[in-house]
Amino acid sequence: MTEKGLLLKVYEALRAAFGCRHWWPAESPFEVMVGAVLTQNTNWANVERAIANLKQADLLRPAAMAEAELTKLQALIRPAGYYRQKSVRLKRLAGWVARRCAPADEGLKALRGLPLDCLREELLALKGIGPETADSILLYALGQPVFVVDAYTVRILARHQLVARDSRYGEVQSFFQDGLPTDLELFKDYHAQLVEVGKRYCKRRAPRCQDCPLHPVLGAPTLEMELP
DNA sequence: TGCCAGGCCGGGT
DNA sequence: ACCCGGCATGGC
Repeated sequence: MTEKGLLLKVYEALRAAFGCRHWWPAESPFEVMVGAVLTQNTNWANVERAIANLKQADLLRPAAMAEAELTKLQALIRPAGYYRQKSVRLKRLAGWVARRCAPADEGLKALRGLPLDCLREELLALKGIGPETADSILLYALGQPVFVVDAYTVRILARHQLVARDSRYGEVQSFFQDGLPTDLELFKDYHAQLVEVGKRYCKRRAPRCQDCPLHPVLGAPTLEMELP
């Protein structure tokens, strides 16, 4: 068990280096949800094109997306890749939201009121929504305090030997949730900071992460811990 | 030019 | 219960 303050010290170092990340970049909670699906194993720049297309077509609303023609949806989100799978996933998610929220409920208040466990279970029951996508939606769209774990998170922690390389999602999530105060804004920005570290210093093949702001806190990774 | 990106599912061991 | 191939586009 890591001592209580380490994860906070890590956060302070990242925050000092990068500033507040202001995540998730979106104009509405539903746009966050859509982005969460579109960004599955996909570069965010490609996701932005797809979202712009959806916005242009006025399909960035739950009911409209749920009823949209599948082939039309596919054409619009094509730049985000995996477009055949993602079109189906988006329609399922949009249908779920549309069933729960009135069209005028743009803040998705009807969903925000429900308990976390219930929401997470229902999201995970939708095919195409796994743990990371569900938690991104819970945290950034619905304001629930869950810690989001992604590939960068595991890679960064594994390279510093804070978790095993083959850890399960829940283990890494507990590592953060047990080592931090339960704080919505902290969870939001912490994950965003980790993604920033990942993009800059912790790519899959990157043999080393020089100048990474984590090193003063955690020490530099050694050669043994490099590759995935 | 291949490798990579803010995963997830289904089939085979 | 794990392991692996498939899914697809665009940037460097």
